[in-house]
Amino acid sequence: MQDILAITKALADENRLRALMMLREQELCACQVIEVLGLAPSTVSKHMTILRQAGLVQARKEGRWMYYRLPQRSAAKPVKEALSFVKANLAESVQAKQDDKKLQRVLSVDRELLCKNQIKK
Amino acid sequence: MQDILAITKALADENRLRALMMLREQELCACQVIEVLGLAPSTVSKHMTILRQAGLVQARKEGRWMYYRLPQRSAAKPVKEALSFVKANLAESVQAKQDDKKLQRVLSVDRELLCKNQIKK
DNA sequence: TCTATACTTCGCCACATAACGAAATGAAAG
DNA sequence: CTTTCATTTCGTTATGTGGCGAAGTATAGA
Repeated sequence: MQDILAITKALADENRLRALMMLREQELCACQVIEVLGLAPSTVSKHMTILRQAGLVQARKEGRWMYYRLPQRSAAKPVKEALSFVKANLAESVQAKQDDKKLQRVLSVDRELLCKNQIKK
Repeated sequence: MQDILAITKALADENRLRALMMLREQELCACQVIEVLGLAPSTVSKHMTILRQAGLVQARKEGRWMYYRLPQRSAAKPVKEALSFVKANLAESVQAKQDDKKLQRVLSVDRELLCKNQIKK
């Protein structure tokens, strides 16, 4: 019960759903997620921790950068089902489409530049 | 997005997940849900309202009694998927099994007696 | 019509959660 | 080894949520 509840609680927030949708197609660096969601780095960090603890997201640290991705083959059944649910039902949402667009722009910017600009703001 | 969020938020509470599991096999009267969950009637009423607004539960009033059931044929796709997720992943949980047991006892009691006893407590 | 009763709504309280900025952490670069 | 900087942790605040009991609503029965 508690593992399922961790999943449903993790899904019960708009910004976390947006983050999961962004990770559909590719691994992303924290600063890229921060940029698209438009939230403070500390806030996004907390969201990603909640998603990770539910098993919905995996993370990998490379130097100063933290990369997030959806779990693949290895994921537990409830996790896979939850991610399928999210992907299937949000793909057509306005929010997901807007985020896709913004993400394309963000991905076209050099990552180091992106991070530095965030600091300045 | 908001409709999906209503669903995930509705699923993000242990007592609401328990209520959904109880409704798997049969329609139940409010007092029966109250009895198994062991919560105040007003609290259960609020939970059921949240489930109804997400479309996860349907209700029908018959005289003084309110009956709840899961939506069938008519349910929207996300609702069906969410309910499948819950059923598939909680069927084996300790909590669901305990609730099943308690529910069998509750169902064997005359409903009017059950309600009256709740008032007295 | 009056009472009993099944449920809901309201008002309140305690606690959880999301948000931010500041400070801490840790890895790379100078 | 000091600085830079991407990210996390911490402390705080505002808002949301779950819980209860009391009062309200609506229906059945006397």
